[in-house]
Amino acid sequence: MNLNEKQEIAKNTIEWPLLIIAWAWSWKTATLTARVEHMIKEVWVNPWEILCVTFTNKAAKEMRERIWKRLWIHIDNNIYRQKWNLPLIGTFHSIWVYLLKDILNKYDLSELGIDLKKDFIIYDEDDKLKMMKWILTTDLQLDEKQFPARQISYFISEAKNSSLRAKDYSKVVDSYIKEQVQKAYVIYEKKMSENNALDFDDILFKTLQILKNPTILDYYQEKYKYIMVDEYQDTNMVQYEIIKLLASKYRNLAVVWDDWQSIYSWRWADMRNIINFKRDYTEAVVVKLEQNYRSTKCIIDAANCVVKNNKTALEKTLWTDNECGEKIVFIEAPDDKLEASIIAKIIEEKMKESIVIPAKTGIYKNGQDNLIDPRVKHEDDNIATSLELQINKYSDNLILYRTNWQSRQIEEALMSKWIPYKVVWWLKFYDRKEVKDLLAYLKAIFNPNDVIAFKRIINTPSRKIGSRTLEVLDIYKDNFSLPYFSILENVEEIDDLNNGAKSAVKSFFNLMLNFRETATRTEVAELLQYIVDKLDYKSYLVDEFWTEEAEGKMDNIKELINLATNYNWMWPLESISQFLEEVALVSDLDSVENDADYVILMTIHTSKWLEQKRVFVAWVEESIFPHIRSLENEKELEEERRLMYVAMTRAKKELYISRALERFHFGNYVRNPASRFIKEIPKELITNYEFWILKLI
DNA sequence: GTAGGACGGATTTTT
DNA sequence: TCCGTCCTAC
Repeated sequence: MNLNEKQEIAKNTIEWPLLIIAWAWSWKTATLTARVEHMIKEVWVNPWEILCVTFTNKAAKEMRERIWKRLWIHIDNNIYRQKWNLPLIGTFHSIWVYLLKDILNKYDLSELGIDLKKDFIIYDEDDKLKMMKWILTTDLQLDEKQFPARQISYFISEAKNSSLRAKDYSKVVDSYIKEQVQKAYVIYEKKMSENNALDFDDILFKTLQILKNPTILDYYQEKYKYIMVDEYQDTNMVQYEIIKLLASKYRNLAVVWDDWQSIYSWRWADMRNIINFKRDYTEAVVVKLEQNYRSTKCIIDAANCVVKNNKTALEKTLWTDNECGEKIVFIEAPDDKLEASIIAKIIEEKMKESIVIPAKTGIYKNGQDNLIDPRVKHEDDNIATSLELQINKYSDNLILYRTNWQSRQIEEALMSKWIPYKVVWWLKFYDRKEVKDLLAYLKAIFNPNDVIAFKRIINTPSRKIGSRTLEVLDIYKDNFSLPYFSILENVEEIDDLNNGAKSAVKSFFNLMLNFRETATRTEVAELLQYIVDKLDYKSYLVDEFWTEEAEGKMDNIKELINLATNYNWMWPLESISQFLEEVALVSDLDSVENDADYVILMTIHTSKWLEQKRVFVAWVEESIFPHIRSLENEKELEEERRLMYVAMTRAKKELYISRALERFHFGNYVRNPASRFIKEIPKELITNYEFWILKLI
């Protein structure tokens, strides 16, 4: 790949702070990759002193693959299988978990007053909510409707992301609800530490606390002398502080900034971090990458026009050398069903075309893989020099929407036309009941303190242990402050339980004992299989669900076990711990065959790292997109607008934007006006969908 | 004390 | 529409 002049500057600025201001598809990842290659091959930087932080696992994986390829290394993607002498590349969360484990092997943190023990486990959003609910109802005895767990944990998350610990929270208490938040926070902190668990916020927050220790900080400053952060506009305060500490000694920090693509303020991403960066590194070299190598001129112009309605955007222009391309097609369907059908219809029609296009010399294009899916290897962008036969593929099509549940209607339309599709739903796999059940078994086996996991499985499959028994166990747990597992062991001595309950709990305890014993000599994949067999989990599923559904669930379990075989080479207990960590932090599943050809459906947020020849943005209506909860707030509205910008710039050649005049929504017919974002696209760049085609449907 | 059915309410985005 | 909670029957 040939870098342009500005990309060259970025590549060659090594021993100096660097700010890369990038726009959609300006090859920022390629530039970063080239920079790493340059550092290692020409500047002779030690590869293991390089730290690359990305925002998602997909991005990390892609970057790893690109860099490994440049360095002629063949290696898989597991962070623990990265050799010690290679750059460390990962998300904020995966890197800090890796480093926290490293730290816990070297230091005793209790001496530093930090409450974190070895073999901690990670609580996902769901575990966290369960914990919060439990605290609110039993410890604080609050009315759930008045104090929803979700809202309270949101306040706590906010506190953690502004470096506020529970004991300091009283400073910001200014209302009755925050008083309750404070109480909940204190108990939450205590319970999490008893369970030896970290939630996503804790991973970052604890890291920051630990790095404030000069000895530990110095060790990691020396270890990672060259730091790069992609998607810097999406970092929050705690992440900023961590990076600041690590980079403060050698000041070799490179960040990539793209404020037009900042769509994560709800995760406390703080755009002020760019001001902080400029203040901390006044000497920084600033490089602007403004040329877009992907989309047609028409699409880029339209996207520019939309985002320029944001008052807070800096004055800047994305431009391209690419051809003008076709106008954006606006579909205004009579109703929601037709909207979905038209999209399906267009895809069907496009599949019938097979065209020969002369690829222009000098135009960059993707090689044979113009699949957007990062699971498929991207060839670096080759220069096409000859005529080429272009065959339409289902995978040329990407359908985007604002929220996950919107996929259903489109799925139905695609199904009725026998169009293969795949919904990319990040959390879906690990959110499934059967997967969560089995993971909870693993967690409970691995960590006898994990109350949340125990509560999930103690009566799954049903063992006649109900809410009353659980309540009694809770009381005993609080009174004796023993691990949950020990309470179960001593259940005989609990007078408040009748004999039936006692023996039910006892047999559950014996089962878990058996699992724990098995776990010491069996790798995680085999252990999972053993658990499934021993529980007769299959019959349980068949009893609970329709046969078809149960079979689907068994397939998911197979997939889970299959995934676990990746850890067969480790020691049994280690394999459990690593596996649990991966499933907590990696939310999508690499189970898709590379040569599969299907239409891809996903939310706009998920699509941020993708591109596609033909993109459909559906449901572009006021109060859906922009989302109803952002209409009142100028700042949030601007974020929605940036989201529209992201959606539009996913398209390389063809962009369709659709809406319905009337749709069936929550049991009612609703009529939303067309989204303001559509009106912000200049008329000359847009054309209406021709409805006579409807007759063909 | 537990399991299963009826009813009511709430719906962003992800590590 | 789906999910979770409450209530009643066993």
